[in-house]
Amino acid sequence: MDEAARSPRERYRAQVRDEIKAHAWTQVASTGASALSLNAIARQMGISGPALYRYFRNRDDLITDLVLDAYRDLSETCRAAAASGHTATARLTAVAAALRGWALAAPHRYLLIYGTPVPGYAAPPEATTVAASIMSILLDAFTEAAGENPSGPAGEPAAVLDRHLATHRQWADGHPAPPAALRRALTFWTRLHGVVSLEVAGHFTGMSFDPALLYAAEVHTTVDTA
Amino acid sequence: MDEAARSPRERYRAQVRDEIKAHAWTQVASTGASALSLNAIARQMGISGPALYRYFRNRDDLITDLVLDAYRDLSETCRAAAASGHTATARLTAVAAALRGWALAAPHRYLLIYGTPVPGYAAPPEATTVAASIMSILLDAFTEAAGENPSGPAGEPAAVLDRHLATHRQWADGHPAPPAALRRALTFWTRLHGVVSLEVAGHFTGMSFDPALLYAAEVHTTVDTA
DNA sequence: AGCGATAGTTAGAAGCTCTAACCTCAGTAT
DNA sequence: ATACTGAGGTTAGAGCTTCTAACTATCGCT
Repeated sequence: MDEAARSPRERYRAQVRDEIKAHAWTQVASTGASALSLNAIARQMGISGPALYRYFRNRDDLITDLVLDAYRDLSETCRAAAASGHTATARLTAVAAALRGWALAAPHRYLLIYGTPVPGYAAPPEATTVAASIMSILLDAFTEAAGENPSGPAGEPAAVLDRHLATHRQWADGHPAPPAALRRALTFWTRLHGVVSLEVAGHFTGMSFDPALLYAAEVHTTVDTA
Repeated sequence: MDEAARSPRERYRAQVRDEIKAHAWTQVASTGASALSLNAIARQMGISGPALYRYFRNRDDLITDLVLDAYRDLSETCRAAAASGHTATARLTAVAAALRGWALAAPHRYLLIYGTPVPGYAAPPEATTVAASIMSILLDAFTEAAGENPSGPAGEPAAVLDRHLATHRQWADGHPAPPAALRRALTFWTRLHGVVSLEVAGHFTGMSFDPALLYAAEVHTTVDTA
């Protein structure tokens, strides 16, 4: 463990940074990222506002850290879920359940990475790297599923998309998935996001139906006949 | 035209309100709703900040007006698109195209109503009314489509959802759609939103594929075998 | 022509992000 | 062991925000 014990200064610094982020997360959870206030965090920590600027260059810098942490946590969560199933179908179903659970556990955390981008803020390159690693989980499963489920007729527009994806697949980062698997992974992602994002944004409240059932139906039809 | 010419005072008032909203929209379009600044609007109009409070009680009040305008505009756009098709399939395809076009024309306007909710802000009841009117367009089409397309086997989770929706349908506001049509309309909505919201939020940029093709494939498969 | 409501003004409180300048003390290096 | 360096903290303050209070001028109606 030569990593953890660097120098006293660095240990303290890392500890304070973590404490700042912890307060930031509770604030994000309660009021959302766009209302995140460095002054309020400082007040809660019993230090003065400008002291925080020793640890984060500015507000966007802190948000960037939160975004990356969220991405990494989601990625790990999905990867763990994928590891729990034995068939491709079981893995995808588990990932879907894990995604919704993760989103509902902290709606603002989901919205921080998949919701409205914050005004002046641009996501760091590392974020797209982690996002791609989440996608690779889906690509693995759908590539494997190509053997299990024949993937159906799919229709002409889907065939057009498949031909397009055969040559526009840089985002898959060298993954050897066949075009249909690329399409199905992409579709899986957008469909899950469609239900989850509307749910966490509160667009189902007052509609008096159970989003879990809608989600389950969507997951099922998408997993075995996307 | 006894409406437009009320009284000089009211005419002027309505005109200034419209001008404020026009400036607000350009600001929303460029930096998003959460960065909307009343002071900046006043500056652009050549008046002092507090003068705006004669026209809107506060910032949230202005945003509420923008939200309602956006909802109404989207509703009209979808309704017009629906009127352009002769078969249910054509109508749904037209609505889908209109929705994406509307979203891409002003991404922040779409995100204003379907993106991350602004912190302290709660949507007014009228917003849900207009949202329901958009849903009714889909319900009309899918009810009609129930005759054209047999709607397929759909699987057990979909059947569970159908049974649930048969008794949880207040959101349909008395619409006589059969449960399967309720499910398909809901699914149509979430799937379109899934693709569109990720696209307008910029999550496809850098992925080097054409979102239009993904959208077309999704619309096609959902319209005739949801 | 004059009265009253309305649209505008400035001043200012309270909050925010972030910079500048300064002080104190812990860790390090001699 | 002591002296030095720099990191972490402070206050002051600029410049922005929303929004309230109090005042003035002007517009429209009687």
